[in-house]
This record gives sequence, C-alpha cells and structure tokens, in this order.
Amino acid sequence: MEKNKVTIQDVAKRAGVSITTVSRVMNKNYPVKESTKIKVEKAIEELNFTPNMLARGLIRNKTYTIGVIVPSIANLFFPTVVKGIEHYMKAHGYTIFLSDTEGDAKEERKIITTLMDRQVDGIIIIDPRNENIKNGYLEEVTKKIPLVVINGYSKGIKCHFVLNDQEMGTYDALNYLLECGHKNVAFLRGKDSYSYDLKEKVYYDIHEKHEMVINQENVVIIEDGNSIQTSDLSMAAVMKRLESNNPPSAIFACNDTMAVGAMNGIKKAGLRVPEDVSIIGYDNTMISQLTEPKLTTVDQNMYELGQKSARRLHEIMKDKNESFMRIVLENSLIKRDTVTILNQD
Amino acid sequence: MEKNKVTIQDVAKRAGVSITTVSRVMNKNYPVKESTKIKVEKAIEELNFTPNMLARGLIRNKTYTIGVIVPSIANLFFPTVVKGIEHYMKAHGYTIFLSDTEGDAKEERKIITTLMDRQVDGIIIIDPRNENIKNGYLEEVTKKIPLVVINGYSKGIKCHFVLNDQEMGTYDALNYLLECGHKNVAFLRGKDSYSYDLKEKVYYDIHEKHEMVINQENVVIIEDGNSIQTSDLSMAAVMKRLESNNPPSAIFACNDTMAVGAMNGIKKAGLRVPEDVSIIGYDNTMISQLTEPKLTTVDQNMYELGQKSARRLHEIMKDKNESFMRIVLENSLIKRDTVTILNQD
DNA sequence: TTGAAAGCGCTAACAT
DNA sequence: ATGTTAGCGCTTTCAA
Repeated sequence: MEKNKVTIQDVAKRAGVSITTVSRVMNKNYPVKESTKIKVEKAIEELNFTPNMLARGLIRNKTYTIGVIVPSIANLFFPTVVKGIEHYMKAHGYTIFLSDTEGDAKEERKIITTLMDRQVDGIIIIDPRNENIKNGYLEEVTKKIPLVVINGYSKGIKCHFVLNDQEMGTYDALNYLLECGHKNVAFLRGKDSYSYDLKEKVYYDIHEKHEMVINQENVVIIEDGNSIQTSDLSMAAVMKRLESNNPPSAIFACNDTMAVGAMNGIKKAGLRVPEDVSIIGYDNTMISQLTEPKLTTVDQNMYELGQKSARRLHEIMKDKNESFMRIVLENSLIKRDTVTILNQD
Repeated sequence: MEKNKVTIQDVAKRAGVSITTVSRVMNKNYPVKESTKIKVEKAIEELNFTPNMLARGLIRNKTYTIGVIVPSIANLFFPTVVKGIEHYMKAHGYTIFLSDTEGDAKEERKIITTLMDRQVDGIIIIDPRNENIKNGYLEEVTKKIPLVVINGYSKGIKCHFVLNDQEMGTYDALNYLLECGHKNVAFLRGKDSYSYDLKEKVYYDIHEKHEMVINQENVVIIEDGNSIQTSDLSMAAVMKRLESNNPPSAIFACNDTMAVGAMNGIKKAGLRVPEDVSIIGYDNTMISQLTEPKLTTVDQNMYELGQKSARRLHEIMKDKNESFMRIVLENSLIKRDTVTILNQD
C-alpha cells in the first residue's frame, strides 16, 4: 500500500519548473513555452500524475459532482432514469453520488444536507416526498444549490421541475378502459407521492365527468408502492378486493410492479387476465413486456426523462438565474394484451 | 442564489472563539469547557453551519466516500447489490459514487482513475471485465487503494474477492436437469465475464463426467448479456436454436433476463414451457417470480452480496494489511415451475 | 513566459 | 482549556 500519492509538487520538481507552470499546462489557461510544456507533460506522464480533485474543488468552488436521489435503487423504474442522468453527466465530466431515501422524508432532507456538505454542483431528486415539496423545503434548497425535481410538483413552489405528463397518461388509460366498457375500475396506488395524487385526481375527475359514483373500496392503497415487496402487497390487496361482492372488472395500477402483482392476484383468485379482469399498468418498464399476457401500460420514457433532467440541471448550473419552469414529457398508452372489451348488458 | 456558504470562520467569530475550538466541539476529540461548548453549538445552530467535506477530506486524507462500479445500473441484478452496499456504507457514514461501465474494459479503467482522483476511500467493482483481472490491472489498483471485487476472479491474482458459489449453483441446476432426463441442454451465456466462463466450464465438466458429447450449437452466446436488449437478443437466439433439427429439451440461461427472453422465444416458436422445453435461469431476481409459469432459477442473494462486500471493504479500509481471501457465498437452486421430467425412451 | 505567494476551509501539532 | 500556526494540494492573482 503506497500511500505516497504523487502531487503537483513532485511533477514540478521533476520537470524543473514551479507548480504554477505545471498547473498551467494541465489547465491550458495561460501561455506556456512549448519546450517547457513538453518537459512538464513528460514528467506528468512518467509519474503518472493525476490531480487531486478535492484540492481543485476546494479552491475552484466547483467539484464536477452531482447528487442523485431516488426512493429506492432496487426498483424497475429508477435505475433507467439514473442511467439517463449518468450518461449525460459523465459525458460532461461529472461523477454522480447516488443515494436511496427509502421513501422517507426525513432521510431525504438528511441526504440533501450530506450532498451539499460534499459540495456537489447540483442535485437531481426523483419522486421526492410530497411533504418536502409542499412545506417549501425543496424551494429553500433551490435557493442554495441547483436542483432539478423529477416527477414531483406543487403549485406556486419555485423549483425546476421535469415531469411526465402523467395526468394525460392516466387520462388516456382510464378513458380507454371506459371505452372498453369498464365502469367498475379499481385504482391501485402507493402512499404520499405526487404521482399517486395526480393519478388519483384524474380517476376522480373521470368519474365525475361521466357522472359515475365512486366506490371507495376501489381506491386501494399499497403500503409500499416502490419496493421489492410491492408486487406481493399488491397481489394480496387485489385478492382481497376481488373477494368482495362487487369485484371490479378492471384495475388501473400506478406502476408496472403493482400491475404485475395485481395480475398474479387475479390468477391466484382463479380468474383470468383479461377475460375476467382487465388491467393497465404504468411506466412501461421491462417487466411489462415479459408478463403473459403482455401488459397494457403507459410509457414514461424513463431513460429520456433522466437525460432531459440532466441537461436541465446542466443549464441551471451554467446560469444560476435560469427561470423556473416545468418541462413536461409526453406519455403514451401502450396497448398490449391485458384489456378486454366488456360485454355491455 | 446565496453563494456565501457559512464557514468555520463565521462560527468562530459569532461564538467569540478561535476556529480551533469550533473544530474541537465539532469533532469532540479534545476537551472543551462546557460553557464555551454551548456557545459554539449555539453559533453552529444559528448559522446552520455544516463543515465542508472537501476541506476536511483534503487534510485528513479520508473522504468517507467510496466508488461503486457496475456494468449497467439498468439491470435487474446490480441495483439490488448496490442497495446492499449503500445501506451498509451509509450506516457507517459513507456516501457512494456510482458509475456504469457498459461492460467496457477501457471505460472501467477510466472510471477507476476518476474515482481515485476524487480520493475515494475504497472501491467496489461488480462483475469487472475479465481482461482487467487477468492482465493484473485490478491487482495494481489494489496496491494503491482498498478494492473489493464482486463476482470476478482469477487464480493467482492478489485481490479481495467476494463471490457467489456460481460453480456449485450451476452444477446443481445442470444436474437437476440431467436427473429430470434432459441430455440435450442448451447453454445461454453472455460475453467475456468470469461468471459466464465459470458456468460454461461446469457445463463442459458435467458432460464429460457423464460421457456425453457436447453439441457446439448448444453453447449460444448472447452479444449483450446484461442490458435492456438482453431479453430480445435471447429470444431471437433461442428461436433460431429451436429451428434446428436437434432442438434442445431444456435451456440453462446464465441470468434470469436471458431466461425470460428464452421463455418468450420458446412460446413464440409455438412451444410450451415446460412441456416442450424446460428452462432454468440464474440470479433469482424479481422477474423470476413474475413469469408464467414461475421460473426455476438459482438464488444469488444479491442484497446480501452487496452488504457482505461492503463489510469486507470496510475491514480492508480499516486495516490495509488485511490478507487476501475469497469470500464465497452459497447459491441455491429454487425449484419452481419451468422444468419438467422428460419421458425416457 | 514564468515564479512567488496568498488562500480555498478545515485539522492537528505546538504553544500558552 | 484555548489559541496560533502550519499545512492538505491545488489555482490564481500579482510581480518580475
């Protein structure tokens, strides 16, 4: 274990110049005579020198690191978004810090503090807790550091948002179900997140618009909507719902994992998909193409979501006065094989 | 945008003490009079001061950051391992840098350099390119910085390894297939990774042991074994293989994603799983429980793999003279519904 | 074209 | 128990 990391001093000594000169050839920001430049480059090469980013960051007040915060990395949705972010950022010289919140608002705040202590140049937070948006916490953070919020929103809050048009996506999905004759539709959601609230609102609106009464039993909340257990929890919840005396003819699930759990629940209850119960998921993660039958779902274009958000953060980091806006990506219904047309009687 | 970050200077001024004293109450490493301690804590509180980790890291030569390198984060296997790492490390005060290599050996080396420039305290690399193990590169890295290698290995190379007993797992799976009467078994693998090589070796060994000749057509290589396209590539490859005049009665896939792709291929070819073709996957990722029928696979206990590796890295960081060893985790065959007993004739 | 020197924010001897 | 001072490795004035 050779702890003697080679520093700019060593290079300077070897090249017979000052550290200032070494710095200059590294950064190419001041004129250096060709011959000395070559000497220095040779020394760098020979010593295999690479600069200490901590020292550089300390003085430049710029670290070329950003923080990425997700509820859970062990999820089908977030990794692809993270990948989109990472690709863009890496191409621009940034390295990313990744952190899980487990969907806990307090942990989320703690992570943000940690990241700021580490002097990240910016932060992207995916699916933040509603609480931290609505109480103005993220707005305060935005005053201190470039922050992009993915799939979270609240009116009047001054943050830089990148959103999927989940309202439209949900509307399309629910409307399609209605067109197929499904009037008794269960709505599967998780707890406390903008996405769920938004979708639920659309669910209510559609019922209202068509003057249909909502059976509150049809709004079922999964304790943990974004984890390894989600599928099992959804399965159990759906089986319970199907046992009632007015079981739904279709289920709308707020994400594909819940949808797959729901499919399993339907099958376990001895029913068929879609003949007995139709189902639509959300996200268009890879599993939606792997189920049998293939899941009808709504595409969120996760990789692009990550990329666009990274680009947005990059803009904000370059110009701290970028005005606040919502960037809204289109969502589209992917019709596959889990929805059937209901016989109207 | 208030760029005036509050520093230890500000706290010292406000509390009317020296910065040293502030440092002492923060770190609790020297005695401080109770009354001054309270003054300082009050100032810290009021100014909402948190220390600059860059400055601290620079002088302490310890950053409480580690690097985690994966082939692709948009994969079913790696995120869970990463989560295991993150949980352990966060509990010990570390933050993680995450990077994708896209399975490229050169990129892998570049990332390691970047991480070292960022002065990480240690690195965990999952499924590294064989090339970088065998050519001694990772061994060289180990001389400079604590490094744990997950699911990579080469004899005589001095690195700290944490492995799944994929040899045993593969053996159990292949043997089970044999017991069920499958003698014409296709082997689905990706390119250039220790895991694939290891499994393929077992595949050969078993054939030899039972004096069965290997049909080279049965060893099929998927161009990209760990990406979003893997499933589709596997599906295509399997369909092609099934078209031949001696189609296999069973398929062993090196990971679950390939297995699911294979299942889809079998179905698309108009055959049934497992009646016509049996299949075993590897990893026991969540999708193996979501397929219909449920996938028989080998459990790698991914979360634990991450955790144990993080603990191992922690040990190595504490004692740089930790001796080299292989930590081997057990794998176990999970029998579900995709293998049938063949009629012997 | 180059170098000396100040200093980024913090810690850790060394004084007192 | 507290403060003074010297750096950690680098960038960036300012002088020469």
